[in-house]
Amino acid sequence: MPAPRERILAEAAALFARAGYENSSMGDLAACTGVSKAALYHYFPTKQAIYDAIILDVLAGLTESVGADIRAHADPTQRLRSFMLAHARYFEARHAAFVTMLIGYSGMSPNLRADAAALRDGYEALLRELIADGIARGAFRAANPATVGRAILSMLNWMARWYKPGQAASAEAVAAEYFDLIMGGLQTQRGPVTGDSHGPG
Amino acid sequence: MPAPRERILAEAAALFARAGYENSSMGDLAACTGVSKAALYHYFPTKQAIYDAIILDVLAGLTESVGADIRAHADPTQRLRSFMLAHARYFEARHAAFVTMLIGYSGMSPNLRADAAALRDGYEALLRELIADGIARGAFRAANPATVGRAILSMLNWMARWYKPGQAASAEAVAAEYFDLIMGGLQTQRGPVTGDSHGPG
DNA sequence: GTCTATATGGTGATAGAC
DNA sequence: GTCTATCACCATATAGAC
Repeated sequence: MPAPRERILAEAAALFARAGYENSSMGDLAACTGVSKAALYHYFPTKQAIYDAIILDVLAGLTESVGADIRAHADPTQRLRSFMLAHARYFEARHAAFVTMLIGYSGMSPNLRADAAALRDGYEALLRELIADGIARGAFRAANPATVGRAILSMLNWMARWYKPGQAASAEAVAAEYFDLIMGGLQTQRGPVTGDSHGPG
Repeated sequence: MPAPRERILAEAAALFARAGYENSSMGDLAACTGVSKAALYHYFPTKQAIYDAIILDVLAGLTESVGADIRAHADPTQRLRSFMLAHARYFEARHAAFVTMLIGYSGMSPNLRADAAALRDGYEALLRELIADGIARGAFRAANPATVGRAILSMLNWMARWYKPGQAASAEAVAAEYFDLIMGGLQTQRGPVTGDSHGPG
């Protein structure tokens, strides 16, 4: 283990994901990594800095990883499917860091909050543009790209609350189910379903 | 204000929602409610007990409120729409408690965790049965009720992360958009879209 | 019932030897 | 670079007067 800094980050992500940021003390982290508490402060100035590093890294990796995947497709439907499946794969691969980002949240350092927000916004914009493009090209029916994008990210992100790695169905398989649902819809007949028609009675 | 206990719970929910459970001290809560720190301990034995009371109350209220709403409809489509809109209305009405439950999570007392889990499971079962019934009666197309239910609750619950009360679109309006999306789907043509067809090129 | 004052323990962070 | 030992602080919770 030649890179203590990386090991600390990995152990911290696992610890934060398990117990939450506030319930994880530097003493706990020292015990997990097998070094002394003071040694942690040699690599990171504060506990908050460890958290910040985890979040920024996982956010940047997500954008890069998913972005590379969707660029491999031209068809909007395949691009959306790639987005959702790549997101789920990345979530499962970096589960602890992902959970730390979405659940064990405590707030980032004020001076880094803007960086994280920019990464998040860029990622969501990527999805919205994909959807808007699909609508413009006739692959998707008319809809509000912001709403659709939020709905999709909601389903994917909420997995952090219930999905445990190593489950029977992989995260990618769950995302594929969600994709089928979002594309096909629930209704059996076409036509508006919003209406307040109180049935044929 | 004749009911200090209720006031404490309301202020605590607002505080926890704003700052998170761990970052809210009993001193902060005392300042918010205008009573002394020791007075809080007269009404609740521990800080954890305050949190527990908020969560159990909002969960029970959700099940009751949404349950009453869907019983007013017989048509599966209308029942599903009622479920989603009632959930969103309840979320907006009890915003602070809802956010505390879904975001500022710290874990409940071990002896009450089972109670909360039972309430959650019962609520999710309500939705799954509604969906399964709709499929059986031909109102919804064949799908996995567990997956569909999770997708719907994901969209609704994730609103706690981004929706701020008093926004232009009400929570109920957002839920109505989600309903339209989940019912109608995104695709413009019917047929399987899962396939790995790489387009006409 | 509500206050002032305090006990007690654990936290993030530091000092300084090796 | 890594350790042992320790600081200063603030949290929850309690005691006991009024």
